[in-house]
Amino acid sequence: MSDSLFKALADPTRRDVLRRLQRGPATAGELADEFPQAKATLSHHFNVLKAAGLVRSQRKGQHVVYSLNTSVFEELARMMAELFKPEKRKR
Amino acid sequence: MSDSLFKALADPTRRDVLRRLQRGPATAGELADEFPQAKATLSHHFNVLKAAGLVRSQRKGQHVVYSLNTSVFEELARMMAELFKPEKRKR
DNA sequence: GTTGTATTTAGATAGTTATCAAAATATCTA
DNA sequence: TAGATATTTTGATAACTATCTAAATACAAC
Repeated sequence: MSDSLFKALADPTRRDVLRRLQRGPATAGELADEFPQAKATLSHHFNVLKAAGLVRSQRKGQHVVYSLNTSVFEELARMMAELFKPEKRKR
Repeated sequence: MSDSLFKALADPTRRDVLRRLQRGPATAGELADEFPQAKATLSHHFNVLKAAGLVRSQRKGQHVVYSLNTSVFEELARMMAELFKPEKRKR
């Protein structure tokens, strides 16, 4: 669970998407137009961000609107805090 | 710069190494013994963590002692804060 | 200097990831 | 239903990453 979160944050394009979404929700197409990659590539990134719980999507007619999952702030804070506490976790 | 940081955190073994180092500094060998992977593999991970500024290393005779770079806490906090502020960055 | 221990580097490989173009799916409008 | 637009999925590929073994380097003790 934390793994998908960290992995999602590891790509600079995905971090840019998150920053963009701070300005407000946007459709897949609007988002994709702001990046040099193909739409299909962005769609892939959206999936990764969604799987990590960082964004939400909602279909609105022909469009799919993406928005930040705001509860992720707390989640991330918790994650970071745990990362820098002595190990509990076993793998 | 932030990229190497996020990339470094993306691997679960490296996150475990960081958690282990919270208990205190350890030599490369001591650390490697706590993980199932080969020593060479751990050495690689140490390099990634060092490049990201997350750990420091110091040779002590035959041993190399690794320790957390404590200033990374603030760094990380700043990074996270910036990640969740509207874009400034251009790529 | 040689031997032994600790660590890193080099070379190879399998698995993963980012990417694209093309095909498929979804929805709207006429 | 057909055509247009928006988005995702598929299939392929190149780049990257984690991993290993073996070789190389660093240091200490003899």
